[in-house]
Amino acid sequence: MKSSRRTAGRAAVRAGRRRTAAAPYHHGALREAMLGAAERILERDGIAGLTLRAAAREAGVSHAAPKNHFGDIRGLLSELAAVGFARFGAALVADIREDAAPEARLAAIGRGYVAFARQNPGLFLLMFRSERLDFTRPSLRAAGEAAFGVLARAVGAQQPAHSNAPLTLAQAADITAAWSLVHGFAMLMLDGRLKPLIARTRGATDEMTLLGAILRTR
Amino acid sequence: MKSSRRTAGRAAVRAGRRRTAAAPYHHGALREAMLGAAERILERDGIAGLTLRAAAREAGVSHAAPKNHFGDIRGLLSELAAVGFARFGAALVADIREDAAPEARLAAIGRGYVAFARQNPGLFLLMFRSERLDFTRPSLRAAGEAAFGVLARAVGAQQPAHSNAPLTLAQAADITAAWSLVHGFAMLMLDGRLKPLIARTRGATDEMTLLGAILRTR
DNA sequence: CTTGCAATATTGACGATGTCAACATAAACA
DNA sequence: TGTTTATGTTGACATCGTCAATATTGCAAG
Repeated sequence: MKSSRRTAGRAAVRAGRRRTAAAPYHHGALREAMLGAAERILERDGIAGLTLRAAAREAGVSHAAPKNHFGDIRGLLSELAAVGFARFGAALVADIREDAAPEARLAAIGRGYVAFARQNPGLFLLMFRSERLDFTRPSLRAAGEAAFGVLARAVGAQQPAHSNAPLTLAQAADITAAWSLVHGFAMLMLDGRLKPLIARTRGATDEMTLLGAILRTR
Repeated sequence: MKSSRRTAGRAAVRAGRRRTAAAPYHHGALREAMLGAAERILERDGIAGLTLRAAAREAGVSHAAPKNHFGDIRGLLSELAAVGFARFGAALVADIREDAAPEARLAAIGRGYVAFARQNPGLFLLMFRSERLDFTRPSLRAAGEAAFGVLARAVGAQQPAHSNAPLTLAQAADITAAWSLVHGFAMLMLDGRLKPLIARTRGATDEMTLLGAILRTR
């Protein structure tokens, strides 16, 4: 009963590959399968449903199989967050027009920031919930820094690409202010804290129009 | 062994009340004791350590005792968050000078917002982590709305106290922008995301100076 | 082609958690 | 004084993360 359901998922995943036989002992690409399964669970059941065992079930392997690839659960979540940061960095610059003025480019990045949070709520929350992540992992560290670099470069447009040069207080304040504004908006939005406010506002039916009004006046 | 340690905590809590005898069957003020125990755990061990059973242990009662007062764990966390919102609302206006200009008052509230997050990191994160809270609880709903009212009134100083009157888009944008800025800053700070940036900034040794620079230029 | 090793996956166990049901105690009240 | 009701306890269950022991297989050296 129980085991038949377990292997059923596995068989479905591997169907049509070589033979319809029972799932092979070795998965072959379990790392990628686990990341896919984890993300599927994250968007379907939320962060609370994303457990190590649930992800293993979704991938069709035993509950201890992930240990070889990720160590513990922080490893799995961290690798998934790294995937998220990579996609996030790309999403930030997705809607930028090359010929736009610096302020318009910054506003476009802000919209990209919030739009990503809106379209990938589970992934976004995971990426900014450090207590379950391990930022000493090179992959996560690198992906996070790359995404931050995109934002920092858009604020101080004159900055060289990968400079570690010290910043003035005013520069740091500009970067942090822009980041805090969009990050706070995204967080409040995902927590549902903006809904009551929007309901009382004439002319704002959803969060993105409210964000547009904010970015326009700044 | 195990039970002796359990009752030890209970006896310590109740020592010097009537007699040093073993803990009485009925606690007498378990609701408040649980909230205190939960907050102690939250600041000592972080959100991960705050479990229903751990809080019951800390309060010196059996693991199922909290059910009578809070239902499930979301009940306990929600009541604790309500306590947090009440204190939060008070902290927001703590450093305000009555004779200050509106912009200075708003900046003071911003500093109070971040200072509260800094001094009560566990409580703050709990308050803004909706997935484990139940906002249909009247106490939590009321406490959260009251704290929001403090902020909203500081932004649009001309607003009456408890008005449900509709807002213009510009008003909503102002409120949301101010809220998002300080909330995002607090979240990034608590997640440790600002540390690398501060380390590269000349003249900013901690988060509050960076916040000051942000609020001054806006 | 064989053989042995290292990587990968499974099984079973452990302690901890949230929740429930059954039961025990004592406070409140008629 | 006696009964009802609120409050705690005990024990059980399923699920979780982690570990140790074992099984299977890919792969490279002989």
